[in-house]
Amino acid sequence: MRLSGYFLPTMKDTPRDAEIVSHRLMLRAGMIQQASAGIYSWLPLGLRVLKKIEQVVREEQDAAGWQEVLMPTIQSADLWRESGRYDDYGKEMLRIKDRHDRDMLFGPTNEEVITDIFRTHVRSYKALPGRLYHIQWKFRDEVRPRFGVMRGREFLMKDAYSFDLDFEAAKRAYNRQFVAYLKTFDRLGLKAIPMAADSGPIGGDLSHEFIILADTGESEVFCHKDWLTSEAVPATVDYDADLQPIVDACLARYAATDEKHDPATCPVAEADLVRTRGIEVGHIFYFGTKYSDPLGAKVAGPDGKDVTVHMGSYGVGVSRLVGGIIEASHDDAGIVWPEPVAPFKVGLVNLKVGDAACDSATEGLYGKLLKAGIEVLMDDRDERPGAKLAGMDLIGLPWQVVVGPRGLANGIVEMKNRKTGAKDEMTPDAALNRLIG
RNA sequence: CGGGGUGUAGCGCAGCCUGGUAGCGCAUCUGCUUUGGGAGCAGAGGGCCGGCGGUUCGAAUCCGUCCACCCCGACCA
Repeated sequence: MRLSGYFLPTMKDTPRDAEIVSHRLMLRAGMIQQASAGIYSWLPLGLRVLKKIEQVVREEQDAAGWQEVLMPTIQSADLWRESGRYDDYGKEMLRIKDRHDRDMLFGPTNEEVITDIFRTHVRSYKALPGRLYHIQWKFRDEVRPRFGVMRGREFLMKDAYSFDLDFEAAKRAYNRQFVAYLKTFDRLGLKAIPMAADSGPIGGDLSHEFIILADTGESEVFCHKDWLTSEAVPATVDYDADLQPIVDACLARYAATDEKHDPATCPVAEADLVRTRGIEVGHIFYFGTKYSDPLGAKVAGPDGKDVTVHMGSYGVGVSRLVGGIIEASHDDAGIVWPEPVAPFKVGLVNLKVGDAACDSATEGLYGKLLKAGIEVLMDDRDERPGAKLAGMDLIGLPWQVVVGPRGLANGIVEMKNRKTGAKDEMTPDAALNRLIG
């Protein structure tokens, strides 16, 4: 992509309303624009990141054995009356009337709709397990939206659902998602720690929040220091095998949110305990027959008798992750994208547009990178070198290749690693090999 | 939903107390000079001063009312 023709409205100044760092950087880097409180437009750069995250989440859901569907944003109130939640949900639910004066709502979640799909089509235990997910925009009319996309009213969420004959089978589904989440967040370049969560009125211990660590996180968390250094994610997973050992090994290492942490009973010695802050990016839970019961989602069991199915739901805040990743990965100059979610892999900077040597060297690299399938953003604008370099740091692409007249006179370009700041001088071909190889 | 705050050019702000017809920096456009970390000089364009109503000869400024947005808290992916 040529920056000269790319819609990237970056800002040197920070908009007044943005307080936290990810929000500031997303605005400054031209990723989003606020439309109203807690509602944002996604501009090209931001949308690229959102799509990358979405795709990683999708691939890992597919790998874990789920199938993608797409449910509507606008739902009928009738289903919610059936589950009993229409009156319970409160003002967070955006209620709408259509032209016939029928009660509709902008879905804050999809248990009712998915259960309706399931109950309509699945009648036999032989069709189990049911494993469906979708990635769709939700709306929750938060009293107080804040933190940019991390706590917007409109947000993109992956929510998966499982339907099983009994608790044991439901737990296997739960474990699949648990492991899929470990892999998903690992691929996104994040350290996400599963922590026991409040399972609400259902009870039981099958509810975990996945929390990424960031100094600016919304809540206080405690964990064993081993979490900071070691990897808990297996390279390859056989989802049809027994996943309980993986889950158990993960949960054996202490981690708890502020609410759950009790210094009196904490099994970790003070010296080994890390106290930090975190951002919730995923939440999985088993809720038994909470929705299948009122909605009548039953299947015939092997003995011919109807069984109400056991359900679980598994959410990932896709749009929230964009902000969360920035909170966890930035510096004073701007964003530092983990490579798997970076909007482009390489920022190619022509420091002196109009200089024949610079132009031809930059264009040559650009063409070869494109041909090799590398995502590259080339700054071909006639701007000051300082503005270009600062802009590149701001948008945080993992690699910068800087082509300037000074280096070019000696046959070299500069390659900078955004994360480490390390700069290496090398020939254009060597840079190419490093990026393609 | 309680408490606090802010709405003036694309962005950041001053002006408001003490009414007299709108200003600064950045950005944008033109020209020249510059060119390795957000350049310099000269010039230009861009505003129903959040909306409505009132007071006044005259309102960005005073009064009333509505709206929007932000921050702290309680609540949540």
